[in-house]
Amino acid sequence: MSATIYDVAREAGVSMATVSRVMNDTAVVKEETKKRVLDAIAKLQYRPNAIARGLASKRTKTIGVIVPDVSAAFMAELVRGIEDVAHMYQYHIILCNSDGQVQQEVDLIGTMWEKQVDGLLFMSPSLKPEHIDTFEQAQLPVVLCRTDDPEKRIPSVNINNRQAAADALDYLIAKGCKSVAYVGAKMGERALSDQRRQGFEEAAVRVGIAPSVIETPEETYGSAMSALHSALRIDPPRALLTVNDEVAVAALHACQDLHLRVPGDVMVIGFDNTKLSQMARPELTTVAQSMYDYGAVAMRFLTKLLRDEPIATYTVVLPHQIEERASTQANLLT
Amino acid sequence: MSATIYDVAREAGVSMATVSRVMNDTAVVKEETKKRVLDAIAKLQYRPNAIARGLASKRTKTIGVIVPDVSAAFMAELVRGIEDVAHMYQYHIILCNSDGQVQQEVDLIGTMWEKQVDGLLFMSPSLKPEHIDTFEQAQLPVVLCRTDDPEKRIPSVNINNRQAAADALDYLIAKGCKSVAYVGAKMGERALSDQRRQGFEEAAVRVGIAPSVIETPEETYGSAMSALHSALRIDPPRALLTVNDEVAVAALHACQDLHLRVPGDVMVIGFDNTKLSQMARPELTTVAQSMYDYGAVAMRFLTKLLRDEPIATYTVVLPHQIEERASTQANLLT
DNA sequence: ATGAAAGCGCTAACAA
DNA sequence: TTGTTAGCGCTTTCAT
Repeated sequence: MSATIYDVAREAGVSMATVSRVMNDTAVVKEETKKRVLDAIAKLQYRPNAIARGLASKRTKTIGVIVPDVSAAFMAELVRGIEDVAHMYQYHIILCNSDGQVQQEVDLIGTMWEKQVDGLLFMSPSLKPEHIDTFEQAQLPVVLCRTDDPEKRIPSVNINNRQAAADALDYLIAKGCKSVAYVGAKMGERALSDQRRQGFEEAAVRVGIAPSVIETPEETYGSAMSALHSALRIDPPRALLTVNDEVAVAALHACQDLHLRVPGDVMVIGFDNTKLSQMARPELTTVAQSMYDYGAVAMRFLTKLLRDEPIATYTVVLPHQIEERASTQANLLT
Repeated sequence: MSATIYDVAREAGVSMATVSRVMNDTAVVKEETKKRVLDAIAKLQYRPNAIARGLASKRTKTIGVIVPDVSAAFMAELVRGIEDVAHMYQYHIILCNSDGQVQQEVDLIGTMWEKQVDGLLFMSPSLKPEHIDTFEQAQLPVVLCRTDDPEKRIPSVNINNRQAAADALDYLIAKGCKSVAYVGAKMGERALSDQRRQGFEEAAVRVGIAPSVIETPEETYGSAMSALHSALRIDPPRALLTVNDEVAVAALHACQDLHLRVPGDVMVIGFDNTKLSQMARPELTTVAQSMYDYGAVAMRFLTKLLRDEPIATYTVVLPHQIEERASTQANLLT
C-alpha cells in the first residue's frame, strides 16, 4: 500500500490538516513546519489520492470530452488543442467517441456525470432536444464545440459556417468562375455540413448563379470519389466548393482522372485547412480555421466557466479566412 | 444536490447495502425487493457517484493513455481502437499528450497514479530507464503499445519493425529495383524509426545493395519534402522506402517535382497503411498494420491483465503485410 | 436475504 | 499557526 496523508502527518509530527494545507497552499503554514512536511512527503514518496480528494472537495479536475470520432484527422487536432489547454489549467480529459449517435451521446453524458467531471466539452453533428434535457439533468457546465445551438441555450464555440461558405463562393466568383457546385453529404437538418451548403446556396442565389449541389453519401474520400466521378462526367462546373478537405482531395483526384486540369479547368476549394490541404497536389485552397485553436478556445472557455471568470459572450464565433493555395490560382478573367 | 444511495435506500425502504447489492449484482436479492429498489432509482433519477465508488472499492474503471501526440493521424486511429475496446469493457480513458518528452512522460505517469487509474497504456518513441522506475514506483499494470522494450520487462504490443522493413526491401528487390534508399529521421537509439532503418540496412547488406539513407530532420511531410528535393536531384535510387506514409507522400511529390515518374522511374513504399496511403496519387504501397487494431489489441491485453485472465505471451507481436498499390506497380524485369 | 457499521483518503469547517 | 472532527457517497465485512 502506498502512503496516505496520515502517514505523512505522523512522519512530520503534525496533523493531517497541516499536510493538506501545505499541499494545497490553502492557508499559511510556518516555514519550518512546511519544510518538515515536504521532507516527509519526499521521504515517503507520497502522492495524494485524487479520488479521495475528489470525493471530499467535489471537484475532480477532470473534464469530459465527447466527440463523434477522434480518428478523423481534424478531430484529433482539435482534441490536441483541448488537451493542451486542459493541461495548462491542471485538468485532465476523459475522451469518449459517440459516432454521432444520439443515444450513445446521451449515455455518455450520463456516465460523465457519474464520473463527477467538473465540466463537459461536447461535439456532435447536430444538437437534439435529448442532449439539452440530459445536460440540464446532469447540471454540468457544458461548452459546445463545433456544434451549433440555433437557440443559443448552451455556451458554444463555432465558426460562422454559412458566412464561410458564402465567402468561399464570392472568392470563386471573383476569380471568374461562372458556375460552382457544392460537394457534400445530406446530413441532419442542423448539421454543420448543412449550414455550409445553405450558406453556399443563399450566396449562389444572391450572385445569380445556379446553386448546384453534388451529393455524396458520406463526407469521406472514397464516397466522394465515386459520386464525383459520375457527376463530373458531363458538363463539369468551373469550380468545386467542398464540405471539407478530404472531399476536396477526392475532387482533385476525380478531376485528374477525367483529364480536367486543376485549377486550369476546374478550381477546387476545401474546408478546414487540415494538414491534408498542404499534402495535396496541387496544394489546396481552403477555408481556414485552426482546428487546434478551435479546441483550445473551447477548453479555455470552459475553464472560465469553471473559475467564474467574467465572460464577454456565451456564443463565441471564431474567425475564418480563405487560405489561398494552388488549386484556385489561375486567372480566368484575362 | 442529486440523489445519493441513501436517498434511494430510504425511498425503497431498504438499507443502502441492499441498494448497493442490486446495483452491482453482488449478491442475491429477493425479486420483490430488487424491483422496489429499481423503481426508487428510476424515480429519483439516481446515478451512483463513481468517485465515491472508486474510493471505496479502489477500482476506478479508468485507464490512463499516454501518447506522444494524438493529432498525428495514425495515433488518432490507434486511440480510437483503444477507446472502443475500453468502452466494451466499461472502462474510460484519460488521454494525455507527452510530446515524447521523458520528463513530461514521467510526470504524467505520476498524475495517472494519483488519479488511481486501474491501468496504463503507454506509448513513447523510446523507453528509458526513468520510465521503468516510475512504472515500478506507481505499481500500475502497464502495457506498452507501439513502444519497444528490448529487455521485455514490460508487457507490450508491437510489430516487428526490423522484419517489416526487411520485407519491404525484399519486395522491392523482387520487383527488380537495383538500388533502394531509406527515408527517415535519426531519432533516439531505440526508437521505432531506428528499428525500421536498421532492418533496412541489415537486409540491404544481406541482398548485396548499398544501404543508402536519406535523412530528414523530422518525419513529417514538409521536412521530408525539402530533404528529398536535394537528395533526389542527382542519381536518384530506383526505389524509396520511407519511415511512414506521410513521408512517402512527400516522396511522391518530390519525385513529381523532379519529373521522376512513380512507379516508372522510382518506386515508393510507405509504412503504416494510414488513410493517407489511399488518398495519394498514385496510391501508395505500404507496409500495413491496422493502427486501430494496434490500439484495440493493446487495450484488450490490458483488460486481461486487470481481470486476471490467462495470458499466452507478455510480448505480443502483431502481424504486418505489404499492401500493394500503384506506387510500386511496374515491371522492371521485362 | 437483509441490515449495521466501519472504513476508503481526503477537505473544510470549527476550535484552540 | 495548528489540531480536531465531521463528513463526501460509496463498498464490504460481519451479523442477523
